[in-house]
Parts: sequence; C-alpha cells; structure tokens
Amino acid sequence: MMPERNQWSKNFSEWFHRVIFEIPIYDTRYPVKGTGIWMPYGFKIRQKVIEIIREELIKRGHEEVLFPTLIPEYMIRKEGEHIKSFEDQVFWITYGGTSLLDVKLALRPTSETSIYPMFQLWIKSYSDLPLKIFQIVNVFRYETKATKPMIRVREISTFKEAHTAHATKEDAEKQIKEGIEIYKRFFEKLGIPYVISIRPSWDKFPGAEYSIAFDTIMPDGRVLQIGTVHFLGQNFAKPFDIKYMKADGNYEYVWQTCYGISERVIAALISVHGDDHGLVLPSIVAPFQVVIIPIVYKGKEDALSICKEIKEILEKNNLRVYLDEEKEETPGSKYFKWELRGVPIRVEIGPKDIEKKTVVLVRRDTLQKFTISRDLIIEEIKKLLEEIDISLKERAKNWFNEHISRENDLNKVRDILSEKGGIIEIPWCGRDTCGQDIENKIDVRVLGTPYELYEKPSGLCANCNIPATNWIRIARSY
RNA sequence: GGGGCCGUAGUCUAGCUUGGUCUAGGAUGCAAGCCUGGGGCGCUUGUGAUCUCGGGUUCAAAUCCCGACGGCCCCA
Repeated sequence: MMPERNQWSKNFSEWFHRVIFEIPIYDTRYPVKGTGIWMPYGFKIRQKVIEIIREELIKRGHEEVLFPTLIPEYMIRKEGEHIKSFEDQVFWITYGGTSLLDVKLALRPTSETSIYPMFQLWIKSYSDLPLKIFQIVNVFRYETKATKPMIRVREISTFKEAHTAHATKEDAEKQIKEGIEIYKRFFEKLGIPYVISIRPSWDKFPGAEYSIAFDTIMPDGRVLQIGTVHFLGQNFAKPFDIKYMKADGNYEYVWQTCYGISERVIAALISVHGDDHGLVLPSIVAPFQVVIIPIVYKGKEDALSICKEIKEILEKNNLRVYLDEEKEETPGSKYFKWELRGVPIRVEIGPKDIEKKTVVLVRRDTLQKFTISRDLIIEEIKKLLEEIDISLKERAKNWFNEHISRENDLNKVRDILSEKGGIIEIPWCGRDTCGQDIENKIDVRVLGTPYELYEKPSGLCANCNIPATNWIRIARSY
C-alpha cells in the first residue's frame, strides 16, 4: 500500500520539523537565532549534494577556491546598489578583543565584494580570461523576519557561489547559459522540479543587470527559490576597477556573472520526495541505498551471518549499505526508523528466507514487498534502485505540474494560491508599476517572466487590461 | 515595517485565568531486567525540570509585571 501524503502536504511545516529533528538531520536547538547543526545523517546527505554540484562545476572549467569570511567596510561599500540592499542584513565585527576596530569588518553576506578586489589583481590581459571560480562557504545575513531551518537562516552554512569574468558581453552572456545548464543538470539529478524565471527588475540581485532564478514548489504550495544566476555586466568591474589589456593594447572592463545555490536545495530535496512516513531519498544522495534488517529468532541467530555476507557482496558492487544489528530493537521498529530516513531499499532476512535461500526486498517509495532468490540480489537491487529513482522523479514532476496553471482573473488567482498554492502564469503588460501593483493587491510574489521559450499571451494584462506582452509567474513564496 | 501567540525533563504536554494543596502530573525517550522478535509488543524498576535567562511585585511566583534571548503565526 502506497504511503499517504496527508501530513506532508496539509501540515508541511510540522512534517518538515519532525523529519529533520527525529532522523536527525539538523538540530535547531543551538541558542543563536537562525542557526543549526548538521547532524551526521544530514551531513552525509549534504556531502552528496555538494559532490554533485562540485563535479558539475569542475567539469565545466570552474576551479574551487576559498576566500576569507571577513570583508573590510570600505570594500563592501564600493558598489552602491549592492551595499544599499544588504546594509540592514550585515553582521559587523566592531571589536578586536577589547579595542574598537578602526576598520569595521563585515561577515560576508555574499562574496562579490571580497572576491572582486582580488580579480582586479589577478586579471591583467585577455589571456587571463575567462576566469571561472567557485567556493562553498558559509555566509551571514541578519534576517529580521522569522527564521526557518535551512530555508531562512542567519548563517547560511552551505553557500555555493560561482564568479566569472569575461572579455566580452557575449562571452558573459554565454556563461549565463552555461550556469543555467549546470543548475538544470544538478536539479535533474536530484529530481527536484523547477521553473526558470527572469526576475522582475525590482527583485534582481543588487548590482546585477538582470537575475534569473530557479524556483520549486514545496508540499504546502509555497514556492522556494533554489538557485540564482546573475548577469553583472560591468557594474562591479567599474567600481572595483577590473580591467584587462586587449590585443590592441587598449584596456576594457571585464564582464561578469555570478550564480549561487544554498542548503535550501537540501530542504527542497528532503521535501519534494517525502511522504507521511518520512523521507524518500533518490539513490544518488542516500547515505545508505540499502538497509538490511535481520529477523533473528531465539535459537536461530544464523540470519545475522547471512546478512553480513550479503552486506559484503553489495558493498563490493559499490552500493552503500547499512546492516542494522541492534539487538534490543524489534524489526518493526527498525522498519519505521529507516523509512523515516528514506533509505530506498530495505532487505529483510529471516528464518523463512534462510530456509528457502531467498530475501525480502521492500521499496521505500511504494512500500511494496518482493521475495526474491538470494542469488539474484545484486541485479534485483540495482534494477530496483533505478526504478525507484525514475518513479520518484516522475512523481515529483507530476505533482509539480499539477500546481502550475494559467489564469486571467486575479480574484481566482488569489483563491487558488490560498487554497492549494503553486505557481500561476497570467498575461501581463510588462510594466513594473503594474507588476508591483499585483503583488500588493493580492499579496503574492512576482517570480518573473518565463526564461525558456514560450509563446506570448494574446489577450490583455490580467491586472490593467492593456495588451499583454508576456506571461508573468506569481506565487506565495518563502 | 505593523500586530499577535508561545517558552515547564532529550521530545511533546498538564498546571498559569483566580499566586499557597506543585515535594510540578502525564506521555514519549533513555538505562537495567524479564518476555518477545516477519510492521512502533508487553510488564517491572530506574533516570531525568534550580518551570529559558535577568530584574521587579508579594509573607509566598511555573503562575502577576518589565526586559533580554529563543520559537511560531498573521497583516502590509
């Protein structure tokens, strides 16, 4: 019987708290608002996710670096629009020991202003370009609103930011496309559905020419931004004086891009695949892909040795396996525990199986049980893992698509968003004032216009009735 | 930006309105033992809270007041 998704969708906030706390993945009890601790199981998931994005970036010519956490005040203030927007969110270090610092130090809220002064030193000629680097670090933002574990935090513990510099505008725009491709592959590997939108001008990254963002839909219908790609033009190159010498001996400012993702991706990963029993992890990120539960009766302890043999065989075939040998815990209790943790496949081995040389396989997504011959275990498990991964992605995709629609009537939009949430596309005139008017009128967030090719709407703007020029996506968001 | 709610063992919670019977009750967890073991078994015993912190009111504060810290919700 397929596990239900009632708690998961109707009581998502509670569901989320429960799974991250009980598994445990993330402990929120640390006494600083908006911070938390990655527990071993959560850390393993995080590690897998990081491995994937790192590999994708390196494959496409990015090199990993590590910058300091502290940014001197004069540096963070160099780009006007940028600091204006982050001003209220910066944590400042004002003391060194007992003495007041002459130059205040910011805890990076993001790293443009710490990285670009070094770009200025590193980039001399066109042969230094393109420069493509990334780092995975923590960043700090003084959130004033209510914080939420992994989703709105004051210390973003897992911030992957890539920064690139190019000789021409065209090269930089090509880089934007590559950044988007990298993220698409990344989210597809994790099975997280998304839409890509060009953010409205009033919501772009401070200092950018334009911003493109990936959004997913959480089980409660609210939208979560899980990745952003920004075209910086020469907006930072000028204040930071990042110039290169062209072949003809003249100097030109570089063209830049940056793109980032954070642990919100992990929140999304955990959420989109879950059900009322807990997590369901795609095999690519599951800390354990298989858990073995021995069913040991008194006087029939030989199940354990067979379990150990099977564990070894599976591990030799590059599977991540956990054998739950805990003696005090009943099998039933173990089933619940490992279902909560989202292990894709459970193997049960008891006296009946030993007698018949079989094992029982249970898949986490559907909870279906199969009895198979012990000799076939490797093939069967590999096949089943693939099937589970495919059906997880499909289920997530289908659910996502059911939560995207098109409407013309703003009142209806408001009703749909408060009932089931999701993303709604409406025809729009393209004017900022009108877009912001929509946000205020029905208390929603404008995600932006579709990035991927779309036919244009033919009718009138859903808000102001002048001819529409594009679709605009709106949602309630985190 | 504005308004509201909450903080009691690891976790969830009773008690707070009307201060005294609270030596703070329960469930769950944890530990030991018995019994079990193919879906959270049962029983026994034990463990665990200076009632978030600081200040105030009072003969007396988990309970009332103020502040800080932390958690949550709603509105713009």
